[in-house]
Amino acid sequence: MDENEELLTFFKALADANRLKIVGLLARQPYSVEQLAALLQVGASTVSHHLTKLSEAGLVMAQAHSYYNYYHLQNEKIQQVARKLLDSTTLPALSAEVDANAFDRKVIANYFLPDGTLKALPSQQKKMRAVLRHLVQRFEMGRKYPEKEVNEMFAQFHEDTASLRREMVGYGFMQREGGGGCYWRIEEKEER
Amino acid sequence: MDENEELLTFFKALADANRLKIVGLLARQPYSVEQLAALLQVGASTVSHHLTKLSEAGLVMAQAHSYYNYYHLQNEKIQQVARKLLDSTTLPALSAEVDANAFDRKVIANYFLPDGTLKALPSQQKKMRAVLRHLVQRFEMGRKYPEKEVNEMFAQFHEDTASLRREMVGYGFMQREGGGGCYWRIEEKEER
DNA sequence: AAATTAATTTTATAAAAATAGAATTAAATA
DNA sequence: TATTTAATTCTATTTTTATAAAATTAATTT
Repeated sequence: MDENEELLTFFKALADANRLKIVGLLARQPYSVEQLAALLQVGASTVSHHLTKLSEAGLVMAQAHSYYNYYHLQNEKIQQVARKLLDSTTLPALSAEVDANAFDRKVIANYFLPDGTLKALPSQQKKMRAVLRHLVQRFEMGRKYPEKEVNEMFAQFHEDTASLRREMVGYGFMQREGGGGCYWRIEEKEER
Repeated sequence: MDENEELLTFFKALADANRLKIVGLLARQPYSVEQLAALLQVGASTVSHHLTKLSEAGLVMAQAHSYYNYYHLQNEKIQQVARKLLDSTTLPALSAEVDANAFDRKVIANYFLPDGTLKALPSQQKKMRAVLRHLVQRFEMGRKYPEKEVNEMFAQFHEDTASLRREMVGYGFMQREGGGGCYWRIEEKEER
């Protein structure tokens, strides 16, 4: 079970009113299934089901005693997760599996025609940024391109090459030198 | 929203894989609904629904920006709950509504003076019931008590022995026989 | 003003989870 | 050994929740 799954299991285990009550009761003392069922006014099989979920999350442990099963709260587990939530690296890690480029792909699919040309220049910033990020990959890092060459590259995608040149610089994907000078690609500064 | 309900809302808000991912993403930077939908590969209306749940739990906040809604993570809320989980009084409190005797104990603590006598007879039924339940334990089950003996017992606690006798019968803790006859304790019919 | 866009709300459906009765298992005692 | 008891597992049902399409709202741009 990976980290995220573990947290999800933990939250799911506690995301039920009766299970929260069970945790509350077990925080005071151990109880048998039968006792819990009487206290919560639900069936024993239902309590058993809840205890299974809590158990899978590591929140309770059963201790057999003749044919009773006394359940104990695993307080350490709760504290462990609470401390994890206070750790600033935990939450950002939850997004690790998310495909960071999904948004860009969607924008690109929307703005490029099947023949590979640009339908239009996006008016919205975050979409323009996605398009520029895509186009700028045609330029090698660390090489200078004369304006003429830049124009020829952009002309393959859209007639308004002047705007593309300007936006590339404006959004911080490229830099330019001098008046009619040359352009070069630079590292994108985080922002998205 | 009481304490328990608040915790339940919190756990329910985080008990979903996509919502955990949203929290993870927002822990890095704010995102619009549209961006989150693209990143998670689900519909915008679905994301909106998730954000409503997170919002109700106080975990995110929207910041309108033209017609975009940028959602921000409310990290303080998460930390606040995490700290609450580390507090040893939080979990036992979750069972407050359940513990059938907690109410009785509180009433008894309120109505009995340190010397063991009754401050007054409660006017509210459920408080009276708790007091009577406590007092009736002085009588053995299955034994008959003449009225004189009953009075002497009650007089230790309160001068109004007549009311106590009457209520014991009225609430179904005891039964009486004949005119000036005798009393005996009976099983309390579940009600609490 | 008309058209576009993002977000939400509404509505409907599909999926997941809670519940309890019945059947089963395991342990205790008569 | 047979019976009782507590717990679990199985099965069926109800309730809750996630999902998205369609309709609506609100703000922007043309």
